[in-house]
Amino acid sequence: MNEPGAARPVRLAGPLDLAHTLQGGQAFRWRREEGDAFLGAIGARLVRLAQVGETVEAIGAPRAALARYFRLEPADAQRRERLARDPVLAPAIRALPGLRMLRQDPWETTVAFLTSANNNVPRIELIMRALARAHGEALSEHDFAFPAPEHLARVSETRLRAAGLGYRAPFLREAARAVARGDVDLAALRGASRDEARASLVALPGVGPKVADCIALFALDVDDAFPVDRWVLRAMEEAFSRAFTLKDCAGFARERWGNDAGLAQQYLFHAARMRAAAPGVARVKMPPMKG
DNA sequence: ATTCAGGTGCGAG
DNA sequence: CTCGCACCTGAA
Repeated sequence: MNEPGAARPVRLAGPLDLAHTLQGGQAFRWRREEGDAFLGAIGARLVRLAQVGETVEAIGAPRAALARYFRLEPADAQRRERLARDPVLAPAIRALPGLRMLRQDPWETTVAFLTSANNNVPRIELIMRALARAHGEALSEHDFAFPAPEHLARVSETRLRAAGLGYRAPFLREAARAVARGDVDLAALRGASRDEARASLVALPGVGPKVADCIALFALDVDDAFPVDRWVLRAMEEAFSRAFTLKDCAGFARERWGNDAGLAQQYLFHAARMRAAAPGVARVKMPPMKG
């Protein structure tokens, strides 16, 4: 069990906004502490992150692991600069320069978004924490590593249901078995093309096109993946004053933003959710998603 | 009580 | 291949 207080903090250059990056729909297991600090696991390490102005102080993992997780690389900064020149995205990027794409563990991300289908964020968080608590290695009294596919493959459907999976329990069990067997090699998909990643991931039960794009974007460096949910669809229709279907939405986005489409999606998603949650503003009910 | 939540699997046309 | 529908669960 590694104590995050044992090492000297690592300073991560900004702009890096922890709240919006860690709680913006990519990750589901970070716990917010008093003030602007977050506690969670990166792999088997217990990490504590503190927002210090635009930058972050991290304890519990070496710089390399943190830089990998937060994608602190030149390509990421260039991506943001390119998108900021698009008038459709400029306001959102100006308002939230510290929103970053994460490079998360592929298996944990698979489970998170398999769980996300027909579900809401608070319950996804609940389920992910329950799974880690019940089946993951303890890193502290309240923090756990996420259980490996080999481990979850041996957990009964009943116990998975007890974690709150509901009807997704058999999906998760079968997906875990498929990954443990090596039918789908998640690590090998990193950096693959979007079509290649999607084709492999969709073979997992409970993983359809939308969930596959989420896994590809949030864990596998597939930067042109453009997951389309009702929020993004609505945001795209508002931004471009036209109707989209689920199918042509992503195609349009990739034509406009190319390899930067994934980050564009994150800003569109986040901006739409912020608007919906804005206090004092009439809550706009999302229309049912057709098609 | 009904509805809804970052969709997916399934059977029918 | 497209379309419609059911689906654990709990919070509003």
